[in-house]
Amino acid sequence: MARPHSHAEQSAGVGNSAGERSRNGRLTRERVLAGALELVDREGLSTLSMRRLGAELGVEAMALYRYAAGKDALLDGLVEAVYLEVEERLDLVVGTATTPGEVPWRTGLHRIARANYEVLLAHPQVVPLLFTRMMEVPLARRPLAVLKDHERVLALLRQAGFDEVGAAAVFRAFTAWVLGYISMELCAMVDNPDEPDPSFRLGLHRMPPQDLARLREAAPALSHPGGPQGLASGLNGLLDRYTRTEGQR
Amino acid sequence: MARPHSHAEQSAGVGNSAGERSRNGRLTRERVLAGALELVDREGLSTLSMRRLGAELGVEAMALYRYAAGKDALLDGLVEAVYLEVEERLDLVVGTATTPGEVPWRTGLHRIARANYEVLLAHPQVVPLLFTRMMEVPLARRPLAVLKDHERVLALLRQAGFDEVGAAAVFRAFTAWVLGYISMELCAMVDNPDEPDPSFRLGLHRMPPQDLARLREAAPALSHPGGPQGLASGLNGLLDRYTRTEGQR
DNA sequence: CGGCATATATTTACGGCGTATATCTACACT
DNA sequence: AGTGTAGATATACGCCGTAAATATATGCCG
Repeated sequence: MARPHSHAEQSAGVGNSAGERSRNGRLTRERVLAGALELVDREGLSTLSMRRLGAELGVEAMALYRYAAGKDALLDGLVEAVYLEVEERLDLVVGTATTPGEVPWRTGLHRIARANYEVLLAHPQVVPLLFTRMMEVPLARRPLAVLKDHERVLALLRQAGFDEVGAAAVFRAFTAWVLGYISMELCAMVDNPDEPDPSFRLGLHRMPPQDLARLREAAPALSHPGGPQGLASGLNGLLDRYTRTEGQR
Repeated sequence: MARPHSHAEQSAGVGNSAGERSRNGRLTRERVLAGALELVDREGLSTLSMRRLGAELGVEAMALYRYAAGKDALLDGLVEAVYLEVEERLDLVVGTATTPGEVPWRTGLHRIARANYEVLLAHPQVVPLLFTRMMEVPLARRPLAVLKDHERVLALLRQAGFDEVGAAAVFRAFTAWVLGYISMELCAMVDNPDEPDPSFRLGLHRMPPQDLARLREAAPALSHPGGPQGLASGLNGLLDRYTRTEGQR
């Protein structure tokens, strides 16, 4: 166990916000990504800069370039970190019980959707990144954890009997729904959180006068999240459509 | 017509890409937003900067601040410009035939979804912005054109008999689906466009070896868009679910 | 132990960014 | 003709991403 020439990063106490590195020894890709994720969760995507993250880790900005080729790669790393959490959570539920055969395919899809939901709601600031990077980075260059997430979905669909084309169609619908739904859950509704009166809290007095009657009255209801059952419900609706006759009308 | 005191700095030739302003006289919010949208469509969101847009319009960067309070406001303006196109396209279809009573509500929703689809596919670079700004800007502070889009959807739902809460639920599902579906349509698949062989064009050789068998085989099918009928089909699936018993199971 | 190759981190520098502030310019109105 | 004002510019500041050169620490071999 005790390695001889241990430069063994025994993390000991640490705890201060800037300059944790000198304490713990060397930098690591994991440490960089974890630091980035923590910073983004705490202070928002826009505060993530190479310099700032460096400071957070007790390091100069340029030191980060050994662990991420550039800022874009760092962002992809963030996405990867989040999807690794998804994977972790899936394993946690019941072994790898999303793998085909162990469980009905729709149940598997629901579990994956739910894992995505929970993890992404825990990292709301990262969600816009998914869309940005999804449009910028071709499928084959996406982080491995993302591809594995896709693979799980497709495996379930093939096991359910869909052919390549059918599976691709359901996959697109599944992903669109899950990401879209999560985005809606995270969409900003409250204007002034401290205001007791609901209308003022939502800032409805700012909305241009007429023409928006329906929106005004629906706003309070809109500000309540749909929760996991909303996710599951819509998913069922979508899956029903692809299941019944396999064709659309 | 001929205005007496024309300070119309006619700088002769003009017509070049930078410096169109002097030709047309003063700057305008519309001109600023149109220029921004054109720049973003042509060269991507990341090339939009105050300085660059200024140059595009033949103006110093700071001149833009009279028409947009800052860069964030400029981005919101972009979103607004796009939703104005949506509105325009809706009016074009049949008067304002998405207004309740003139048409069955589901048809109205399909028309709205379709208009969003067509306009956003025409401005793919703007789509990530929708998510970014949606999470940053509270409902009541969003551009008017966006709110009007929401209003149209809600009006149809209320006309269909949904109460506030039910309408809100369907609204969320509708919006999640439409935006999610559009995002999936725009998601980057091709790695090397010039490659004739499909696998290489998709860059599948870059994907980590095993564990991704299903994804590999589905990739070609995934790279084909679902088209408007995929949008409509999923929307029907979702709406069915909220229509049948009004409750979810 | 000393010396060196290599991996890791820092320093310095450059051009571009958003924007606060002060200034200039040219019209509109008296 | 003089002047107030809206529209556009000039200048400046601090932050950004990152290329390149430099310094420092580490592991290996004699």
